[in-house]
Amino acid sequence: MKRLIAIDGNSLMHRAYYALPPMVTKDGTPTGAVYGFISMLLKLLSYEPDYLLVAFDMHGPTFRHEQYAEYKAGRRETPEDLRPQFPLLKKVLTAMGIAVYECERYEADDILGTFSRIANEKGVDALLVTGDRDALQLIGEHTHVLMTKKGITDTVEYDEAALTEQYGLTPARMPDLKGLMGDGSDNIPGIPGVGEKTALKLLKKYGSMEEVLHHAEEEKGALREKLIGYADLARMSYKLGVIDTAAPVDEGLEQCRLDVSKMKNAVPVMMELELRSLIGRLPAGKVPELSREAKRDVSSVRVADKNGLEKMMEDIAGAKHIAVHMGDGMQIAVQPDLQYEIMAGHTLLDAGLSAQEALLALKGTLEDSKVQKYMFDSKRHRHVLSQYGIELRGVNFDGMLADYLLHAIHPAPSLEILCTERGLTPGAAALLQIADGMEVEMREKGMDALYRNVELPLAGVLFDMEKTGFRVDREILKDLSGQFAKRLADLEKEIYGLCDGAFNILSPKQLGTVLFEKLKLPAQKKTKSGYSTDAEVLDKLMELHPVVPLIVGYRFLSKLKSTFLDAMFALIRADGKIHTSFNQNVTATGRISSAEPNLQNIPVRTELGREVRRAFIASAGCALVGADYSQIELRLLAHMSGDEVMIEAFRSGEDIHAHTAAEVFGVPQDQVTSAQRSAAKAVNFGIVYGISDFGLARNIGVSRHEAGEFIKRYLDRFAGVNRFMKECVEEGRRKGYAQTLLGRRRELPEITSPNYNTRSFGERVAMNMPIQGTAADIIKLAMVHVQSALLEGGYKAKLILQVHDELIIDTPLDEVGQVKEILLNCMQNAMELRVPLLAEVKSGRSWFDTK
DNA sequence: GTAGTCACG
DNA sequence: ACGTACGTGACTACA
Repeated sequence: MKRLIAIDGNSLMHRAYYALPPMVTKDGTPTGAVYGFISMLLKLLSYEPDYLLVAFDMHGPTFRHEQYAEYKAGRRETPEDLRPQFPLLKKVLTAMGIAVYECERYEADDILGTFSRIANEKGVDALLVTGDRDALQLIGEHTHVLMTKKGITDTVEYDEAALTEQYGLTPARMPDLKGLMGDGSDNIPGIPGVGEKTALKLLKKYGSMEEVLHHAEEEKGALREKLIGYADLARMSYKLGVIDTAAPVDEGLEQCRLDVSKMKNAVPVMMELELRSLIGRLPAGKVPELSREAKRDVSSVRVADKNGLEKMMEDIAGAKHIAVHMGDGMQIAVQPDLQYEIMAGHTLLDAGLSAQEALLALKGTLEDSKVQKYMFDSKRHRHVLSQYGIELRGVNFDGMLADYLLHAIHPAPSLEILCTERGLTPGAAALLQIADGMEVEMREKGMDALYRNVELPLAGVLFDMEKTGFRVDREILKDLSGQFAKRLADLEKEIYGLCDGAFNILSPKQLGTVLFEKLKLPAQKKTKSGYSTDAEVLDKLMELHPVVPLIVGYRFLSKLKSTFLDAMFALIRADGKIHTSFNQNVTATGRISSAEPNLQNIPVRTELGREVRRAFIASAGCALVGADYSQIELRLLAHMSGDEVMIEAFRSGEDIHAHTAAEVFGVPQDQVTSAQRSAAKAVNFGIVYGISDFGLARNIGVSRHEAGEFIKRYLDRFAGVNRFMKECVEEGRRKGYAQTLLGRRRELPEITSPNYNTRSFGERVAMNMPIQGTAADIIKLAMVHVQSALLEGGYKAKLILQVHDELIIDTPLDEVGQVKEILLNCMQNAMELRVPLLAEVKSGRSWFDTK
């Protein structure tokens, strides 16, 4: 069934005006309401309407109201900085090719009513978008009303059932309700003293307003007098509330047919109004639309013998760009509608052509930096090619990274999926079809520099790091593992003794049964499937039974042994090194992650755990040079919020946690106790995470109330931080995403959820992502700089690891001094901030020594 | 394959 | 009235 959306322009503009903070262009033109309106409109496109129109009220008395002088007089004046936004909005709408209606002497909701009638008569569903309850009377089987609640993005869709549920009235009786109770915002009187409750009660009893007035005598007391005395007023109010569905508009729908591909024609007008961020949301700018335009039928040419290979090479010769995709076999394309396929496996060998031969034929092209390469996951391709002695150069487009920047929370895991989502035939040719569109979209979103100067070169850096690997001392791992095995066996015996029987200590289920049923210890909290036995719970039971500390010790040793000794040992390759994989497209914030093994969570916080790091050593003739940023996230918070107090604290080089404690607890900094300092430290962390009193309370073990007081005093003292956090949430809600200083984005679908928890999560993420993500931007930038500085300086030192705020370089002994300096320089100067960006550098034989 | 737990920033 | 800190990966147990 086709669908019409009709929007009450006046109503939505008022909503948008009050819902959003004031926005102005450089020359002071107010645009906030226009922004909010268009944002809402773009959201409505998800309903995939076939027809769309926006209706406006006209100035002057309307036909419905002209006889009631007070009505017009009492209506609220349009605010001064909203009024000029109406012509601006109409200009944008017209440019977008959207139908705009206004009728002399009719209101916007009359136009909505008229079009919903016309639509229904033609078998088209209508959705009326407004904040005005009057429209509810228009609801029918094929007409729904989307009512804005708070703000503009928070909406409820009403159909007959929803209306009945809320008011107990049919749509046709809605004007009766208004006749009785009136409407303050529209200056419609109704019966004085009758509110919603009384009106609904009366309508339930008598059915309609006329019946209510007719039976007025049956009511008693003041209500009876009012119903009799104000009957005419009620009838007038009723008439004011009835929507006229016969406004003089053309009886067709074609003039409001929606053509989304024309919306991009509004780009110049929107640029003029500085509504940049909306431009990126125009449907024509979106990937699927663009790719549809660029979409081609692809012919495949199978390369199965030497003759075929020669032909392909002739075609490739002299090409300025080439797309290469290696999955199950290999695909090559130099045009968006033609690709060569080289099958994997026995077919090739049968035909007398091996993948190796094909690759070696391409070696010159692949290594030529002047031939631009289009790929999906260039890092993985570098690995494959390096097996054949090929060093990839000239990577110009990596679809995996582009897609990650455009959709951080659901990046496409493979080229096949990326293509399928867009209705394209998966393959190298598809890369040439999508590249332009994705690059345009990144440019529009201001991510071009981030992509080209950070993510794309970083893929090469990460490849080198993975290939170089981290040297590990087998003996140390084996030795520690042996020691731990013994201690675990001893602990196990003791635990069984104290618990009077054997069980699997690592099974949360069995452990729960032993602790809380057999030993009758008090259960603290539950999980979905039974008792919780996590560290927090065991900590509370520590004093209650001698077996508890043994269990904690057992868990700890077992974790160290299995994850950090034995698993690590198994991953040491023939070269005596561990080669982790860095994922560049998994985190929603922009961080990289490490897997197989994860080298970003090697123990450091406990003394015994830290011992594991003695096994991670420099390679022969080398030392490890390591540096980590000092408080990078808090420094970014100071910079991004512009909070003067915090900026000053960092500029004067103070201990930030002690300084925070002094501010929050109102004591001189030299009198801050260690307990106060650590509480302040937790508050600082909490602020970065998007604080809640509950979370802080749980973390530092004070009451929720106290935690709330800490937060209040903190936000009071650091007013700039308070303002910044609020802005992050506001902006997140308005734009639908959070962003970093370099323009990286994370979508925030949760922030408009009707569910409190989901929405709160979205708000915390809106506060955390800009900070965590900017820290990620910065260290990535530093990595690219370090890599090129080492290369240009002819050093043999190799970057081998990144742990979010820390970099490690395997460095020949004679380069240590210079490499330290390079590393520190690249890290500290990666970005200019309003506070110093400090890092600390150390060197040593093992990772244990660089902390 | 999911749940629970715990290592890191 | 709602029920919580942000971001990861890997192990073991168990259905």
